[in-house]
Amino acid sequence: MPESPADSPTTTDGEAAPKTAAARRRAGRPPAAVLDLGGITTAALRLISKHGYDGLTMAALARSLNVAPSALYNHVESKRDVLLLVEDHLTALVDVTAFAAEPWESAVRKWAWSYRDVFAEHTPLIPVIAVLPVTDAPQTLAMYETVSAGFRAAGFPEERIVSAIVALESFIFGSAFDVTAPADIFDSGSMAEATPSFTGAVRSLAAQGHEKPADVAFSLGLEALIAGFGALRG
Amino acid sequence: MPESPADSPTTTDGEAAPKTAAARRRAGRPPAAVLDLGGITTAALRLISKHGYDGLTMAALARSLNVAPSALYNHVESKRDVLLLVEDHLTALVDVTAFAAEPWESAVRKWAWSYRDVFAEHTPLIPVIAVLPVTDAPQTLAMYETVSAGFRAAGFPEERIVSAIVALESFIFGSAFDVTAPADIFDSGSMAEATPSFTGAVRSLAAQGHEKPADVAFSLGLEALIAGFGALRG
DNA sequence: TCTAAAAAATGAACGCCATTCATTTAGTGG
DNA sequence: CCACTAAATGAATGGCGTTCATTTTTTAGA
Repeated sequence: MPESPADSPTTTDGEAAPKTAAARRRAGRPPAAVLDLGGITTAALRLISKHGYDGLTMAALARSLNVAPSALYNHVESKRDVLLLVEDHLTALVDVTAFAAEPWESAVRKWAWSYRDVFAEHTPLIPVIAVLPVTDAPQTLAMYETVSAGFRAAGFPEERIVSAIVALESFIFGSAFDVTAPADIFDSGSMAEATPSFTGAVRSLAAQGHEKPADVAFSLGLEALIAGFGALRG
Repeated sequence: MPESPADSPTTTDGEAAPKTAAARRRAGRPPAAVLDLGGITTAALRLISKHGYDGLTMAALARSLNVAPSALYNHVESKRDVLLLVEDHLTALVDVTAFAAEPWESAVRKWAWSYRDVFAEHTPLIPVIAVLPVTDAPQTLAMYETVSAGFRAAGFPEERIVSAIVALESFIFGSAFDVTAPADIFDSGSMAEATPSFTGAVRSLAAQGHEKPADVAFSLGLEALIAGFGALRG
């Protein structure tokens, strides 16, 4: 599993075996493989897409791999490790290709929408990502490298690049939660008369709207951030 | 959950119902009271501040109230209800006073900083809030009313008020997670040579900085949003 | 080819969790 | 004083992540 470099890809992205130090403690002897990190990752993703994050339990994950729950702990230190594997896989799905080919504004725009769309379906991961050192998430680090290189090439002052990316990311993560909110989340119900200003604003938005409210808000905020940050470029 | 939504003292003030003495909500009915929503809320908050959200279990909450765990379920339908009580209490701590006395820009600025600071200590609530209909959170609704009235008074076009608030809130929630991140979160470790652009940007920020990185990013993003949204005002 | 060692898998625990339920306790209006 | 009812109880339930002693499987090296 983590040992052999010629390990079979197994994961859909075929990306380098994530290695993740967990089981790599000793330079030891010979591994035998029925279960590996790639297989665990794809099984976890299948479980999540079929039964949601509530359906992702160590027992269910083991069952889907025809294995006893305790067997997972030979490859992973905790359930959090499984979430990290999933997170790393998902980050690789975020589209950063525009930074190589398009002007800064549209590159940021495409990246941000893609990033939000990927994690809107995986909001339970967001609290995990937020506290995750980049060292433990190679794909995330790779994304940061591409994005920061794009900012640099666009004339961004170096000492503000990280802050701008962090601000955008914060907005993206917060907006990902919005996507999952129920449609009637702003229905003030019996309190409507007590909140005339807000109720009117909600009605006015609904009257306008064919677009999804979460998309309108995301667009509005994103364009403001792009415009504001764009002014910093040298 | 007990009965009327418009019931007694409970939250907002956060003050504490004398749980020992006469705590009666309605005249006429026959309850005997040892436990009430206000007491549960303050006990939950005390538990959280002392042992974090991991320490907030129904058993621990009951113990801190000298009561059996099952007794809580006479007042609350689930643990989620407890989190909602806490959330409602916290939202009342967000400072919206500036909307009554200051120009729009500085009012938004003060509100946003206050909002972020309150929930930075309570990030486990954010996934709950995001899906919470405002009907179930009177204090949150009250905050929205004050803020949207402030936007309206500042000449904001009505149909964009909700979207602007949602965008700001998304940024605020995302930024609240950042505050809790470890200081070395961006240390690329052994991958440093592979990520020159990002590593350089991180170093450059660190060289600059005495301020906390999360605060710098929050300020940068917030000012961009305020500037961008300010331009929408009539 | 044989052997020895270790990784991988097993199955039975453990402790903790939120929640349920039949029952008892204690106040109050009639 | 009784009947009614909300509140509190204590025992039980099922699920969770995780641990551990044990057995199976695999293969590196003698």
